[in-house]
Amino acid sequence: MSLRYALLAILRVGPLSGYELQKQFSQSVGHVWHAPDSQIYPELRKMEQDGLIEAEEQIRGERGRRRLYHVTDAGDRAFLDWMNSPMDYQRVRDPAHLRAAYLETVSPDVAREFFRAHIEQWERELEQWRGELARIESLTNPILVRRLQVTADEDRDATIAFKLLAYEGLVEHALTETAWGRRGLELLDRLSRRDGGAGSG
Amino acid sequence: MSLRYALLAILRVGPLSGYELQKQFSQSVGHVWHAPDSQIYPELRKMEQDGLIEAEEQIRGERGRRRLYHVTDAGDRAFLDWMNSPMDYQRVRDPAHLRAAYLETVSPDVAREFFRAHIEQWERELEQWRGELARIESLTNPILVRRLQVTADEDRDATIAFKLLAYEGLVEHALTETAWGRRGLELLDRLSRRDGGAGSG
DNA sequence: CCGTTCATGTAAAGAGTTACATGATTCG
DNA sequence: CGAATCATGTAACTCTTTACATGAACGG
Repeated sequence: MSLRYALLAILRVGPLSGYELQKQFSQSVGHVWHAPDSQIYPELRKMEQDGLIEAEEQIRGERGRRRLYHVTDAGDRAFLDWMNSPMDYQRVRDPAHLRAAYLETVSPDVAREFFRAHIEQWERELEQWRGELARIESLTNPILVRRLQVTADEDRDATIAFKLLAYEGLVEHALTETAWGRRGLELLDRLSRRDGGAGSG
Repeated sequence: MSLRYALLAILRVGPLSGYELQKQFSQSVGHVWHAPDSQIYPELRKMEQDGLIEAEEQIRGERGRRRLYHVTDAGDRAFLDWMNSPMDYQRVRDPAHLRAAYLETVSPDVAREFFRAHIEQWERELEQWRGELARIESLTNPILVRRLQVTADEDRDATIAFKLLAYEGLVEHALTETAWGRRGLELLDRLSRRDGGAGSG
C-alpha cells in the first residue's frame, strides 16, 4: 500500500501529470520504491476516486489531453496519517540468501557466478543511491528544490538531513551486500584450494 | 516463485507432510522466506499437479488422513535448474527508508518512535538469525542434520559453510539496519538540541 | 470431556509484473 | 515525413495476505 503514499509524497510538492509523476518517480522515490507506469496510472485513478487527489483535465493540441493532478486536503491528511502510523514490517523474503544456503548443490563455477552477479547487482544500486545522495547534497534534485521552496527556513536542514539519512541507509545496505558477495567468493576460493590441494587422499 | 523452491529444498532431504513441512519451514528457511500455511498447502497441491512431488496418502485413526510428500525426479531437476539459473533480482521496495525520507513531516516524538521501532524490528530478526547460526554451528538444526546424513563426507564442510555464510549475511544486514536506526536517533538529538538551544533567533 | 497438537484446506481481496495497445505533439 | 517524446491506459496473470473453516487424534 506504500505506492499510494510515495505518489502523494511527490504530488504534495506541487501538481503533476501522470507522465511527469512517473518520470520524477523513477528518478527519485523510485530508487526506494519502484513502480512501472502501468501501476501508476490506475493507482492515480483510484486515488482520485478516493478523493485524495483531483485532476484538472487539460487539452493539448486538437485531441491530446493531459490530467494534471493535485493533492486534496483529504489526501494531505491521508499522507500525514500514514506517516504518523506505525510501520508494518513485511516478513523477510530474500531469494538471494535463500539460494546461497543451498549453493553446495551447484558447481563452483555457477556458485562463483552467483556471487559475481550479486556484487554487480548491488553495485548498480549503490551507484544509483550515491548519485541520489550527491544530488541531494548539491541541491540539484528538482523535486527536493521544489520542496525546499515551499518549506519554512527553519525546517530546511531537517528536510535535507532526513533525505540524506535515508539514502545513506540504502548505501550502507548495498555495501553490506557487496561485502557479503566478496566473502562468498573468498569462501569458494578456500573450498576449491582445499579440494584441489589436499584432495580426498 | 521462490516458495516452490524453498519447499523443494526441504523436501529433497526426505518426505514430509504439509503440516511437518510447515513447522520445519517456519523454523529454518522461514527465516529467509516466510510463508503461511494457507500458502503452503495450495502450493503443494500445485507442485503435485506439476509432477514435482508425489503424495502418499496415509490414514490416521478412523477418518484422519495425512499426505506424505516426496520429491520426484522431475522435482529434483526443477530445483537444480532453478539453482543453476541466474537470479532475478526484484526492484528495491523499502517502505522504511521511503518513510524516513519524509520524517520532517512528523513530530520529533513520532520520528523517534519510528527509529525505535526500526531498531526493535531488526533486533528481533537478528536474534532469529543468530539463533539459526548457533543451531547450524552446533549441528542442532534437525533439517541440517538430516541433510548431512544424506551428504557425501567431502561435501559436508561446504554444505555447512554455505548455510553459515547465508545467515551471516542476514545478520550483517540486520546489524546495518540497527546501526542506521541509532544514527537516526542521534540525528533527532542533534536537531532537537539545535532547535531547543539556539532557536531561530 | 477438554485442551493441545495434528491436519488440511477455501475464499476473497490486494499488490505487483508483464505484455499489449494506442495515439498526439513536437522538433528537425 | 519520421523519430523522439509526451501521454494514457487495459488485460491477464502471478504472488501474497488475511480471514475463515473444519475436524480428528491424543494425553490427561
